[in-house]
Amino acid sequence: MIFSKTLTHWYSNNKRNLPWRETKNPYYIWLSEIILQQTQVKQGLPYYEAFVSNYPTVFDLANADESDVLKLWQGLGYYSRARNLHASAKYVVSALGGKFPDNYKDLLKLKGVGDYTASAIASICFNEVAAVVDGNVYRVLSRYFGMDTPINSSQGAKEFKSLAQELIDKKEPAEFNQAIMEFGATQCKPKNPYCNICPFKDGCIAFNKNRISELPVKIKSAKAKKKYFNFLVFISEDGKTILEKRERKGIWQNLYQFPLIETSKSMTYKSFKEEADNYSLLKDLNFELVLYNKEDIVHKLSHQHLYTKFWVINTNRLPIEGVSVEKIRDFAVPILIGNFIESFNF
DNA sequence: AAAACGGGGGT
DNA sequence: ACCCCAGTTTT
Repeated sequence: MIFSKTLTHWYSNNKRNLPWRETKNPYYIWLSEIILQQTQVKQGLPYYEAFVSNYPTVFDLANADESDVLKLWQGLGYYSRARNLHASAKYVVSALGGKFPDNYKDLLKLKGVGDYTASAIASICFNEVAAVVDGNVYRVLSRYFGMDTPINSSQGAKEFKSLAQELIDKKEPAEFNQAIMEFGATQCKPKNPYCNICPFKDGCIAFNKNRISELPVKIKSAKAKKKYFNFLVFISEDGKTILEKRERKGIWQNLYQFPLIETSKSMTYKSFKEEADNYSLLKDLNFELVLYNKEDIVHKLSHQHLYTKFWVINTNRLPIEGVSVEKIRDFAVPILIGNFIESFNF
């Protein structure tokens, strides 16, 4: 109880003004929660504004084409969020008549909505006593209570959820949930938290045992693997290029890219030219090959590092159907491709 | 239980 | 180089 009171008091004095705090409309809260998964407020904010503006209601989102939803999501990453968002909007409209689920159990049925998001929406919009456990909550609780259980273990997930569910203010679950996350985000930060002015100073085990930098405990993930990407940037005399849709599961599913050749090592101009005939799109094609970037562009994802070269293929005719270079910005592309398109003078 | 899934920002 | 972010889904 004292924990909850201290926390919500802190929150009333320190909460940021954010657009999704002006509403309890579950559609808007849902949008904000999906956008903010593994995403900082600063990065997600403009996307939230864009989605609310382009799709003011769940019906608008449901009626959109997935390609347009992905285009609006471009640059935010974890694109399954956008695909699931769109699929769930269609589900809410077609199966529920547009009435948003109003409890934890039913919210959990939406694609892309897991324990955290269902708890967030249920508590914020419907005052259900469902404790959220996100990265902030793990950090705050592990420090205050001096808990060593790795937060990314199944045991940790159980322990922290259970503790949060005990602590939550049963009368004001919405306030409590948002308060503990805000506290973790702006005060009990990962690095250099403001312990000197912290209202939990006296009771915080990590602070009093000088263990702030050790908590929370997390199991290390595997190191990122290196990959070597070669994109073929076709340019025909009539101003067309080739884009292909990434249909398969994996990164960037349903986004567009230039035809890709993945190699086991970084290619030189000479080695690439020698292999060119083995690539079906280049076989029996007359073309001039220009290497756009001599040094690999390194694009770092959490689980792989992409060493990338863009190969410009000047040709009089394309080997397959192409698209006008003027329309290239209409397609949803990974930011790696988007950056190239912006810097390349088509 | 572990890996996959993006991109930006901080230290 | 390593960590973190209003996590979820697939393997």
